[in-house]
Amino acid sequence: MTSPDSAPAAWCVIGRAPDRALGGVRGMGSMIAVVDLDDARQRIGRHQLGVDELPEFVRSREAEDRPRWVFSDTPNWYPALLAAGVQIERCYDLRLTHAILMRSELVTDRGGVAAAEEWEAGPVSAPTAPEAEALFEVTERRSHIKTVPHDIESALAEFSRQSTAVQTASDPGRLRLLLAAESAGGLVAAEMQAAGVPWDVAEHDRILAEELGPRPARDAKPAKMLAVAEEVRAALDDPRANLDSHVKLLHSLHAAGINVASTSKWELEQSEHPAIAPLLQYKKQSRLLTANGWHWLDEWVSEGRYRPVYVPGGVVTGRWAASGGGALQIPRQLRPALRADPGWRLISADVAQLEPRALAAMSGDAAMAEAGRGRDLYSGLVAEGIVGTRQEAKIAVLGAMYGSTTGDSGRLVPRLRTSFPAAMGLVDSAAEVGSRGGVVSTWLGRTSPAPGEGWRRLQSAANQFDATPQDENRARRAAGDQGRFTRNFVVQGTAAEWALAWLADLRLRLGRLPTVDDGNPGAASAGEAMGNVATASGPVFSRRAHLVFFLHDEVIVHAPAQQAEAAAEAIREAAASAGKLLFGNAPVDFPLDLTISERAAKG
DNA sequence: ATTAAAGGCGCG
DNA sequence: AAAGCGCGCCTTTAAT
Repeated sequence: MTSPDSAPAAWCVIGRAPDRALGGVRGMGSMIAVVDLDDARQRIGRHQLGVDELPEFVRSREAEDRPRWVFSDTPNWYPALLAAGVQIERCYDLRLTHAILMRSELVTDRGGVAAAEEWEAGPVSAPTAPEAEALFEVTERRSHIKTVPHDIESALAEFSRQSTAVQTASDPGRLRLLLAAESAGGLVAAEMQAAGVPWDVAEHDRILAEELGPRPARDAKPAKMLAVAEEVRAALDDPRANLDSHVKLLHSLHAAGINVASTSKWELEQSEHPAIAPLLQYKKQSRLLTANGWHWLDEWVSEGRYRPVYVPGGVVTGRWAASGGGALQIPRQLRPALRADPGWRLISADVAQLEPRALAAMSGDAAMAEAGRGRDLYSGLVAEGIVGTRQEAKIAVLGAMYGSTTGDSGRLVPRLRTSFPAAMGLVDSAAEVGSRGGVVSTWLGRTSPAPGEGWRRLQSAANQFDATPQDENRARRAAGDQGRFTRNFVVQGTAAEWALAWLADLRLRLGRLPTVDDGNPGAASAGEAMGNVATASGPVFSRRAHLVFFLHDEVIVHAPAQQAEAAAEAIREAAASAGKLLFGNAPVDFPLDLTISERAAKG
């Protein structure tokens, strides 16, 4: 059962053991195989154990040699370990890494990886909605979604294919960094879901009551919404106006002489009619009720914890997505409901202007780096005399990264081209490549998807001798769209890489903080390694600072009060180290806005 | 009756 | 109704 003690294992591949006795019955093999590999990916040991023995096995290996655990798919393996009180330090997530390697421009020979189609699949994520029906629905739907194989032989084969692809890549170091960061993101997502965001249900309910009135019975509309709706109907002089149907509402608006082409907020704001103000309020109320009302609270918050489902790598650019609970769209209005446990603090930190800083760093644009050094980058542009106001700076910079050509933005962007030729050159050429149908890559080598068949047909149709002006228009628009996509891809994707590096490093730093004693918050026991901390009987996250929230350029850490300063320092150090790791000594800094408080009251 | 698309708005 | 990127979620309406 134990490995021959030659070199310590660098990698431990985990998978289901082939189960001869049950011969494929429902695929429910209860044995797990763990294969130890050395640095050269040679097998140096094999272990076979029961599923229930896995946590203890992992715990002891974390104490012993801390290998990189190779998983088919982190959500398939890690939640059970966490539930058993075991954290790991590093992993390699074959599903996430496969998705990168099969597209990366850095990979010169991707044949083997690309052929392994069974590794192109969605994550298995444990649904967390406590409601039975919802749970059933989700499971039903998920059962049709392809998942990656979880058996040991498939994992070993895929790991071997991927290792070859990386070794032969044009810049293996960069790619390895990306794969490690991506995998660490998988761990963070699983841990954050397990820990949950401390959520003050009473405060949330208070906010709802303040905006909407007290919780109504069943699915009735809350009192304040009904009142506001009546105001709108009165102002429109249309007692039967339906505010919930944009088609009917648009009709009512026209009948009242309000000339709008749609019922969107943006357009309504242009109008001065007395019905507009209450209508906008009604829309805001309606949004709050349907998206984050009492129903949401019942479904996603339990025992004082909000547990959204994160999907690392869910966006092609490398950003995370979410697949339940709306983690990426918690309205600022509800931020006060994020509240630390008694005796704990929330440390919120976000990077100011992450994307333009990532652009400055990757393009080596010294002037742009200088504009942002130690200060708000937008104010820096004003100080350098490039634009007149901070607002103009923001419009110009966003316009440059998104590819706007008209309006204020289109007017301001050219000034950046003069001041920041390197940065603008980078995004302009990314756009050029994309508009011709090419692919582009982030700093670490994540590559954009090539445009689809439909896009290519459009372009070739426009090049036919009998092409109509419509053909040409459509093709030109599609080319422009693709160009703006690739323009933004390199920036958004590189920023996502910085954020992943930040998260990964922060996670390790927090894991090295001492645990505090539950019963006696003053006492801290020093120096325990991650994975040795929790007992099977105790929650993993109850005794030490840990990540609870991540949103593109922002983290929230939940920490015992006496550890809050140390956690804040870890966040700052992790940011500095992420910058160094990705960009070396490029003169770009990534300043944080950081606050320690009991509530995450922002915005 | 079920599914897909569209409109709208929240987040970065 | 966005101009100008990337998402998820909810509701209504259109399509099958």
